[in-house]
Amino acid sequence: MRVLRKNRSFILIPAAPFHFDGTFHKPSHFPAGMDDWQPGVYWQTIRIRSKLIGLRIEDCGRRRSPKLKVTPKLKVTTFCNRRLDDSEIGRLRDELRWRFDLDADLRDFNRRAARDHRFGPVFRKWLGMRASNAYDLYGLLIVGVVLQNATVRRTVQMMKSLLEAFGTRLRFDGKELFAIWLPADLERVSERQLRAMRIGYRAKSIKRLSTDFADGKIDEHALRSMGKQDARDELMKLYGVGPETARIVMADAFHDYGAFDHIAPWQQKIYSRLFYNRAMVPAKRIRDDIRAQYGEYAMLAVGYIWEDIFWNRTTERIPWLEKEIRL
DNA sequence: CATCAGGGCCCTG
DNA sequence: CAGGGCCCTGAT
Repeated sequence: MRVLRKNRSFILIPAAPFHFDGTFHKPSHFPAGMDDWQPGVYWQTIRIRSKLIGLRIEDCGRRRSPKLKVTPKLKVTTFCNRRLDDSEIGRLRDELRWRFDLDADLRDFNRRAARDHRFGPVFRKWLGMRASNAYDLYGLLIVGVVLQNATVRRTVQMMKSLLEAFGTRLRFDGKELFAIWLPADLERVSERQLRAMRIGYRAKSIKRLSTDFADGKIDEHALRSMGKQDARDELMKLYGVGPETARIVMADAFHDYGAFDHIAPWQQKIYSRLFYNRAMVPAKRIRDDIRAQYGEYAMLAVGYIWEDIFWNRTTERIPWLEKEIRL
């Protein structure tokens, strides 16, 4: 375990409007052990070049009265025992701006959302929320793989055993969080060893993804600047990455607001209840209706509604939802 | 106890 | 393009 001392800090200004808690905390996501949150404060680990860094991100743009418009403002404090130079801080700024979509221009979406008859209140409540992802592409793909064909409990177990075996425990700012391993770190680990961590057939995907990343076959930055369809096609070529994992990456990491294509069966049940108040509606119909309603913002809009119901679930009992989530 | 279906994906035919 | 198999776990 490594204890990290406080290092440099800086300010980030997201594009307004910005919703801090909705952007940094997604109640629908499983706790992976690499980040933590409380209202107005968020912690995570990150790697910049070869340096492991702990981050605390604070909301400094809270409005004191609803009438008062305040510029959104984030204070980022780094924790790292080595010197962080200006170029590394610059890289860190760029990464955070990208991963949390801080420069998002949501004006068009917000105009449409404000006119929404049914979910207008939900969109208002979360005004300024981003679809975001704290990890690098490799990390998110690993998360995607452990999500496959597994319940939340099992996913958490798999991620935990992988992080305990290969990750690095960082202690900073009173938190203890894991940083994910490097793809090359798994070179010395056999598929057999991975299987011993009860991740099953996913071992093969993790091995192959790690090798591909370690060999530089995937350029995350190139993918980010590619057209959305091309990026999705590239992702789908990776072993172990199918329509659902690609959708997660496109929506959360690459901020493809329209990417409402694949609907997993358990999501279908929840959408059926949410949008039609029925047990089961054909996936094609859901997809067509949502696309007709929200167009190029279909995935973003669904993301708002999705997180809202999971958010409500933390304070209120939603029996039909509990049944579908299956912890 | 046994059987089976998952918060997918790959591979085969 | 449909469907079987895959690791494991919890439900029945």
